[in-house]
Amino acid sequence: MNEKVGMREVAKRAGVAISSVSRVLTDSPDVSEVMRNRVLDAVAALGYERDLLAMSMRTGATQSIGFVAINVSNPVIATNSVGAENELSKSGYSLLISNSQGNPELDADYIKHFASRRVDGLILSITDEENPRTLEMLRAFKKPIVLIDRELPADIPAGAVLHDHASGVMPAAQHLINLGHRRIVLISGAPRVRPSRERALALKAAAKTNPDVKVTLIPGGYSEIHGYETTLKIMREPNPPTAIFVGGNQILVGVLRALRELKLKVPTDVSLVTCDDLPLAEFIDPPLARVTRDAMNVGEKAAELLLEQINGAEPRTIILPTSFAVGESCAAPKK
Amino acid sequence: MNEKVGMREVAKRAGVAISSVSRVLTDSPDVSEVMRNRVLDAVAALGYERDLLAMSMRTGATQSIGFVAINVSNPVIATNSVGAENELSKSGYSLLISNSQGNPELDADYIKHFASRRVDGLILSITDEENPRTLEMLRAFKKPIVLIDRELPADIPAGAVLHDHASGVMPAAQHLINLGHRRIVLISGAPRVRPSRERALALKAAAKTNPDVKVTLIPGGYSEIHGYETTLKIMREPNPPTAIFVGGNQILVGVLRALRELKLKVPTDVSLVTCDDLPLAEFIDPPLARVTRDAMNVGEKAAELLLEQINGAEPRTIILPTSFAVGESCAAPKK
DNA sequence: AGGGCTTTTGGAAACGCTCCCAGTAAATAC
DNA sequence: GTATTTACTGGGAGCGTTTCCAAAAGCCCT
Repeated sequence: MNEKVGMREVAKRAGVAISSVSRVLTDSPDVSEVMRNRVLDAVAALGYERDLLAMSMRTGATQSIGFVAINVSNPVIATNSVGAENELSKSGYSLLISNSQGNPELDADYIKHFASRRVDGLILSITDEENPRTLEMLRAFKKPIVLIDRELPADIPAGAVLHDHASGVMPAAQHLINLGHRRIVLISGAPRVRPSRERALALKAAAKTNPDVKVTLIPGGYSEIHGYETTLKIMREPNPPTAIFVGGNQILVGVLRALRELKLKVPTDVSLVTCDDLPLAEFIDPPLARVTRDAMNVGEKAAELLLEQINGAEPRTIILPTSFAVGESCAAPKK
Repeated sequence: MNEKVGMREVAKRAGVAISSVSRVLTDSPDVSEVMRNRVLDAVAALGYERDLLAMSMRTGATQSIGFVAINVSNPVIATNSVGAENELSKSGYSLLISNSQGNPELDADYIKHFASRRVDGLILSITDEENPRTLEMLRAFKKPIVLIDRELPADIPAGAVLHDHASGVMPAAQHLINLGHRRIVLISGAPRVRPSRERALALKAAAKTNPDVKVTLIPGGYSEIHGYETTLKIMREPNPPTAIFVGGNQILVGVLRALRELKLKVPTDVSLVTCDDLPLAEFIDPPLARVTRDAMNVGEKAAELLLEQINGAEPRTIILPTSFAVGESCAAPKK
């Protein structure tokens, strides 16, 4: 095997100019059939592979996309990334991933880093929509951006795949209220991020239908520890909530751990609704009532929107529904 | 804001040669203090960012790593990737991900693609260790490779992070045998892949301690559907197993679904042990006995080994333990 | 047969950097 | 005071492509 075959070698072997090789390989319209065959033969004979890096260098397009995520090990985000990658790879794009792990500064660092790698676009599931450095980096990034359930100031042009959280949260809240719950706590995720905001809004809106219903919001972050500590705290207070609305799948694990520790039974002692599925959520005891969304689809749609923009289209926004799956984790509160 | 500031602009502004700017930015030892400051001032004033792409072009190193994975939406793999990314980003490396989704040909395609992107190294969690095209691509890839619980022919030099599956499977098997189980089925994942192989080996070895124990292997793939269909089939046969050893977390979901459909209770009707954790495995009913491994650590170690190799070290192999967590999903079989 | 087209091809300049090589200036040696 | 080193700096080639421009080749027409 030869070490490095480049266009030069191909050109020499085919007895043509380098530029002709390039023309053939880029499917330029003005090459003769003869030329095309000679070049392709030489390419095949030498096992030549086009160097993507040099291509990018010349054309300015790297055929790569950066995915800036709050945490790829969260199954929802991971599935988003898989959906995006599937879609992107069809068009020859590669996906670079990152993990900000709840640290907004890392969002900004990654955006900057991806920019200096000249990615052709960005898919964002960032940690904080208002972090000034993040916004600054995004403003400096002049290429297509698609948000996954995030919102940015209007001066940063970006497409978005959003969820209609109300469509899932409202029926869930109504379900709890109908069962007789009056004290509901929402243990919510990162404060400055669309899903947290929308879920809180929807829950509060649902609560408005009955003046006796009191909804308390406890924002923190998408983490086990937040769910764990909050649950311990609120369930030990004098007048604990009769229902907990869990604002994220990682939070859920903490909540369950705390409830187990407190020896509280679901739904006897407290009712539970959770947002964002986990693979086993349907099998836990009791099967959880949950507000879910199709993460794979979101990733695919985000990639589609991004490719659209790369091909010159204007940024678009897609809104996808969420849905509520009743589960046995909700029951009438004991008085 | 100016559009593109390159070294040229910086050099002009600082009144020095482009090569001097480069020297300062690459921390070359022979630059005077005066020069360093002039350049750095100009860099700061212009907000210049080094172009990683052009750098790579010149130096040959892209500071990027390809992660070829069977399926990044599997929480274990996702967590591997997060571990790797965390570690790599510390050294300025980026991680490119891919999803072969159980299709060995895609493994090969991705390796090829990453090679033409000139990634500096590869982390592999491939679908099939014996796929000829995969092996061919890997042989052609002359840069560092690290395997995550995979094995390759000896002529392909590669580091590896392996699991000692026996350390978790043996006690699990022993536990089942001690409880009195004699017919155990292992619903196993992709056939030509180390974890499947090792788990089967360990289980069979454990079974040898008692001549009455019969272990049946049913390989298939790491998928819900495999778990689902296999479970339906084996539990409907005349002499169904008294214990199922589930060889992967995605398989588990299928198994549970099938058992629910068959209205079989765990552990009354059948005992269950599962491999590879899922976030909620400890909360399902009953809490599952499981063989687990630390996925985050694996990813980090893989990245470390890779960086080591990139810096000139010889490929190394690390072996990490697995462990068995007893759960209430195992009980003595009803006779 | 020669002029004006169109199609196809070759040559060379970028893309933004790094790094080798010469060259200048300062410092040391004799 | 000249020769030799040492310490920096500037110029320019080159990484592997694409792409612009001009030259060549073919074609049609009068």
